[in-house]
Amino acid sequence: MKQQLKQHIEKTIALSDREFDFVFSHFDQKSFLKHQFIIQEGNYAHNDYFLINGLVKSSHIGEEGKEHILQFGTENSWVSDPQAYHTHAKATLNIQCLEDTQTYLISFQEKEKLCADLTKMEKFFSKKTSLEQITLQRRILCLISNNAQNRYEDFLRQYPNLIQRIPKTMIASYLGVSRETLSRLSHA
Amino acid sequence: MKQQLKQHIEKTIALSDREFDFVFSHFDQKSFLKHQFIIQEGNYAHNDYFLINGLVKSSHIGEEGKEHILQFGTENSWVSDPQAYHTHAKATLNIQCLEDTQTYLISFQEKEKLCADLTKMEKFFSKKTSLEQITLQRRILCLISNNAQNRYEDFLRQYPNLIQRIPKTMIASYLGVSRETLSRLSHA
DNA sequence: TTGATTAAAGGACAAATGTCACAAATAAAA
DNA sequence: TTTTATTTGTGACATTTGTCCTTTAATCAA
Repeated sequence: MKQQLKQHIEKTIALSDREFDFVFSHFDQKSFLKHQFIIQEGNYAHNDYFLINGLVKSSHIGEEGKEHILQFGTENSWVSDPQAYHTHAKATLNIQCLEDTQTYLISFQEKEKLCADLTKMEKFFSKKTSLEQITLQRRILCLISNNAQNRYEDFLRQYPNLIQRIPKTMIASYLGVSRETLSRLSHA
Repeated sequence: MKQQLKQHIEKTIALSDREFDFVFSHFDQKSFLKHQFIIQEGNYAHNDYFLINGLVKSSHIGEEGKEHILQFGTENSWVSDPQAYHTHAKATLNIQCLEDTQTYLISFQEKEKLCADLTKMEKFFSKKTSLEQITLQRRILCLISNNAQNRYEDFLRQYPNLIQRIPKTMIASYLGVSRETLSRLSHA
């Protein structure tokens, strides 16, 4: 399992076994059950979570109490509340498990230490954020240029394996349409 | 003008005059006229642009030929096609000037060199990307949780000074609604 | 298993938004 | 200035999407 994180990081930068052991010593392991919150709105959220397995949703609760889903996270992805993580503010997002989930987490402080001692890792995190940025930009483009039907088809193409694991209600919330509208789309 | 970039960077990391001169030596200056393209779809886009002044739009042309605006950039902001910049692929975005615009630009290669020689700058760019990530996430949340009226009000709150400088057609394109719909919102 | 909760589909109607057309106002160019 | 584009507003109507409601199916816990 430790190897899973190593392999993940090595997609971006090369690491000797010794170096990885050093990197790994900055992480903690933590497991969560289905329905459990990893991050909860209003609390501090100083950690960035690497998902070993499982499935989570990251969402925000709007004024009228509606949930809006920003992201689904699954094996080998990272989740956090970036605002809370980087600015040390209280979380405005909720990250909750849809399945039992195991994680490696690193606190902001430990990450700073790690990057100071091993510059490569600064590069790793920087690259990771850049890729996330590209993903978010793609999502914005999809939201402003496509209707519900096309957004759903785009979702199917991007995450074909998640459809079975996530209730339609949540996919609708991710796409920014009502559950009923999603239910009426042609399921080609 | 050189000081403007220094002050901008110093909001994130401290730099001696000597260090900044070194940083600055990795940048080039380039000016553009209104209507001119900084980045054009299909071309390579190896540079990241810091805007000294002026106004630009970053957009994508959809299948049916419609323009969808991802971002407006003005003094002290950065613009690029992140995908093209980081993956060395051809640009899928257009960045075009709405006003005469002066920039400092840094190529991907020069940025890599700079970060290798002055680790602080890796931290600077990393922080910059993180803040951009937070902004994009906020935008997504706005798009999936608000109707046209509220998205427009949100835009007014976030960019009160841009409204006079940007035609409504483009604001509509940024918000993901038709020009006519935007025109009919209550302009409270 | 049984009962309770949750998820999904679909009808009926209202509200929001898009499209097309045209006219007025404004800005840019000659 | 005059001429030409561009921008903006608005009406009429079609389409999309949201809301409320009921029913059925599926899932989960005791």
